[in-house]
Amino acid sequence: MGRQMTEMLKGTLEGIVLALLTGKPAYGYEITTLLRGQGFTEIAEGTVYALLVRIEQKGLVDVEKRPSEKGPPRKVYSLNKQGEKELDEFWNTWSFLSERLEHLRKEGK
Amino acid sequence: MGRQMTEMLKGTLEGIVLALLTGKPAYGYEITTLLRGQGFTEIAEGTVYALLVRIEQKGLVDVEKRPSEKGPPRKVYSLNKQGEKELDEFWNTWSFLSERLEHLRKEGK
DNA sequence: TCCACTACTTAGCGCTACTATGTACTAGTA
DNA sequence: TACTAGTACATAGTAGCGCTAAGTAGTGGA
Repeated sequence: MGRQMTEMLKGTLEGIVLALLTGKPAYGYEITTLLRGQGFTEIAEGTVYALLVRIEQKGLVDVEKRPSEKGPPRKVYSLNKQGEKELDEFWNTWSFLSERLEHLRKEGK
Repeated sequence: MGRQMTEMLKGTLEGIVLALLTGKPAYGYEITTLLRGQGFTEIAEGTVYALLVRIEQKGLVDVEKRPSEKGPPRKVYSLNKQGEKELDEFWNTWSFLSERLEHLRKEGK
């Protein structure tokens, strides 16, 4: 992963995962796969699991353990009310930053 | 500063400062003021100076010391070739992330 | 004398992504 | 049987960056 991308993901990766979770619960391995499919090819597995532990401890998701046919049991995460609120705030923060940056990019040319 | 914004600024603040520096050299105090004017009202002074030390050590900027009528001498930073290259890469990284996020935002609604 | 503004510096902290490694279960295959 | 690959989760240690807090230094005005 590039140095820049690594730093830029700080703060945004959590929002990305919360966004992935809206409406459709998912488990860690699945989320990692989803992220890779979205172009985040170099996200480390460990990063995702650590993030999931974090958002669970913050109370942003509900967790349910379900057996898998193909390996150890899955931990399925679903966004709860507090998670939705956090996601809302994330989009607000993102919008602000995004607007400032687009403004800067135009100015600079 | 909000927790989310603090984390999101990691990686982007450097790009923002490099962008501010394109074409028009500036010194630390001035950059802090510029940022506040752009809406980043809560950026800590120390954060900016530490960032400037970093980009200088990375060789992204040239520095010139100039006397001030109103206080200690100013350290004026100007973007050099390497800084321009870094800024280019920053915009690439930003574009990727920005596109992924806008895509996610639309999908979610 | 005191305060406000200008201008820069730095030690220590918290948070987050990464690296690396490990455990555990299933199914296919040599 | 033993090995491999794929599925699935966990975690200790590291590095980078923004923040807090506190400091130094110079000018000018109340």
